Amino acid sequence: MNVIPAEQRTLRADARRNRERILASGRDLFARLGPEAQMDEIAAHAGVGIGTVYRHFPTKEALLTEMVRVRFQEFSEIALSVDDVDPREALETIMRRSAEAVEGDAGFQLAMMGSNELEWEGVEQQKAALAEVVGRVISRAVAAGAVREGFTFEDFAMVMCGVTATMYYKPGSADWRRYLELMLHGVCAP
Amino acid sequence: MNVIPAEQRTLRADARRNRERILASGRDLFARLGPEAQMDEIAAHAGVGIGTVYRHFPTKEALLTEMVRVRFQEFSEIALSVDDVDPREALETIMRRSAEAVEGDAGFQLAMMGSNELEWEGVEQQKAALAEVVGRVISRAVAAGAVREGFTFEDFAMVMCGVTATMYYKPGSADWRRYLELMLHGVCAP
DNA sequence: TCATAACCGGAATCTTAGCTCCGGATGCTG
DNA sequence: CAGCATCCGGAGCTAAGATTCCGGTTATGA
Repeated sequence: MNVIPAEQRTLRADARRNRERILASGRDLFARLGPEAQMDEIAAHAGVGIGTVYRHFPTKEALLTEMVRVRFQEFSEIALSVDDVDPREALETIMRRSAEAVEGDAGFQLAMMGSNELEWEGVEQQKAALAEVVGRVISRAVAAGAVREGFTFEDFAMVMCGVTATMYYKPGSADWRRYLELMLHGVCAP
Repeated sequence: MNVIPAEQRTLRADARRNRERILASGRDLFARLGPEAQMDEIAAHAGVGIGTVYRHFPTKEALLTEMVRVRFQEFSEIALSVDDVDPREALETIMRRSAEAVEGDAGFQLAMMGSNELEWEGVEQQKAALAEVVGRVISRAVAAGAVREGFTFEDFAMVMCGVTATMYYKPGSADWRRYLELMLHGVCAP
């Protein structure tokens, strides 16, 4: 009985195909419904049986985690891509583009807000990496006097949490943009 | 078979007592755990049987709704109490005191964020009343040039949503205060 | 004090969703 | 193309939590 759905051992062609389909289906439904998305639906939408889903991902949480991890990576990449431009602008870009990246992905929105509804274990690492990169940008911005004294990564997280909450609880609306502007105005130095 | 737990028909003494207990217990547990709070617990904590809970409130939602409604009322009262002071200060007070009123009440926090997780039907009315009162204060503030041009009740709601989200997802932390300051700074006119 | 309508408690029921299991199908290797 | 390890499907198991049901209890008014 082999339980390891690991990447290392070469999967049989059909298995690999199914794995991809499940991931895609999961991404889609999870984004649309958040954690409410049910395993049956994900399986059906992927065109496979439930058993197949569970062979590739031992629990629902594992599936969600896998997808959230990828998202966080995108996040870090955004932050990295502006690591060397004008700090004020960099911060703005990070916030704006991050928000856009999250738009329409209810599942990730919850993860973003730090929802303890799920364990998300394994995502912590990604988060730390993000904190690292963004933290650097923030320090630079503060040092340059571009944002309020004492602004921290924690604050950044709260702001994004607020923006995300707005998206999550008002799906389809673009109101979060106005909100973000408000925040950016609040963040910048007097 | 009489199903109506109405206020009009005089309840038997013990019935009224139980109803109060259930409400109190619900308030407590709902505040602590949010909608996760289970009917068994609420019954037990109130010292009555589950059946009794269901006799007074036909569904869990009905119980939650009842309590959320009361909370919203408090909210409106806060807003009313500052309806005539300096608009800038009034708005600040509303935000600050509202936030404080919500602190520690996870259930209401969700309702506040506009969570569609529950139907909250019957609360809409309270919400409208709140919008009315707060809207007036906002108009005055805008007219007086105390806050940014174009600031609306919608924006106010988003800000509170953000503050609330911070509380909800970081229970016990007082970080939301710093966040609120940030917001107030962002809201005020340049 | 009695009769009785109004209540009460909580075991049992119903429902939903995650997860397991195993007979059968299928890609790979020689 | 045979043999087999790997993989697949989806009925059914299980847990959790909301809600119902009904035999027993209690307040109330005469």
